[in-house]
Amino acid sequence: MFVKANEINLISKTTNMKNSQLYKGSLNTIIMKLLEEKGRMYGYEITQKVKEITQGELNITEGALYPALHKLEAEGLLDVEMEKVDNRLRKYYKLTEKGTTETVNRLAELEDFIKNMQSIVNPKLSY
Amino acid sequence: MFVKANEINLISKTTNMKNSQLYKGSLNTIIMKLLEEKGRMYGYEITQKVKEITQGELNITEGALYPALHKLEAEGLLDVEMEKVDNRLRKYYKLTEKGTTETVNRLAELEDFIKNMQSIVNPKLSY
DNA sequence: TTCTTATACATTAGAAACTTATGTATAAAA
DNA sequence: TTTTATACATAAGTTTCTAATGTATAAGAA
Repeated sequence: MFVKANEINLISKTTNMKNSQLYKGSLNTIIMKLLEEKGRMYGYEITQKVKEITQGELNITEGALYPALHKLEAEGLLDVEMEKVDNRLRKYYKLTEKGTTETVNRLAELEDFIKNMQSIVNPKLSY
Repeated sequence: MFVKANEINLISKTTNMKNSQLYKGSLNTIIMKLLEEKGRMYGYEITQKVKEITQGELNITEGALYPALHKLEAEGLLDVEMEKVDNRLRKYYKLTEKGTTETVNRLAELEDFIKNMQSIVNPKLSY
């Protein structure tokens, strides 16, 4: 899609994966969790779902999403089915068995990560 | 130095194949939060403190830590003082005024990040 | 009707944060 | 006396992202 010169900055400020570096490394976990919940989703749908859940705060860029999906597929964690809807191509992704198992691990890791970060940020409470 | 089986580096568990990329991007926030709390710390002390807080789960590597400290200093967020203790060099870092302000922002971002991740992982509860 | 936005996929150059390995040096413990 | 702990550092290579670009169709606004 083309974007005119003076719109680029405005758009990219609200379009990228939120300022902070914190989201780095969390994309795969997000994708896998959403697929676990929904059964199957296509790429664009994932970006919209994440935007909705985070009330527009987290916007997954296509340059991050599609390579991530391809990689998860290559690792055998996702299966893909192509479908044509309204004369437009969709690639529906779903977790493989291996992917489902791995999702459990990743979610456990996410919980650990959050606990650890909270321990650092809020040393008074011990999690 | 060797890293034992169960420890996470700033990214991955060495032997365990478990791939927790989640810590990627959180190092600066960790450093700044600890400095805010402690007043001043030196690099090695930071690694030990994080290890202690996370009960050995998060092990910051030197190759990640020192460049991060140098960069924060270059950005004017940290000040450094050299001291010789027991005939060994220590570089004590502390937050500048700018760094203190920035720490507030980064901690707010971390909170947002955690909230968003929890919204994705646990869609039933709305945070 | 024509221009723009939305939907839907994709790739690539470059930035940034890491890992892994290596290096120097001193002090304490086994 | 050999290893581990303390304390700094850099550098090559990997991964994950951003920003930009590309193709194509459908819907909505001007």
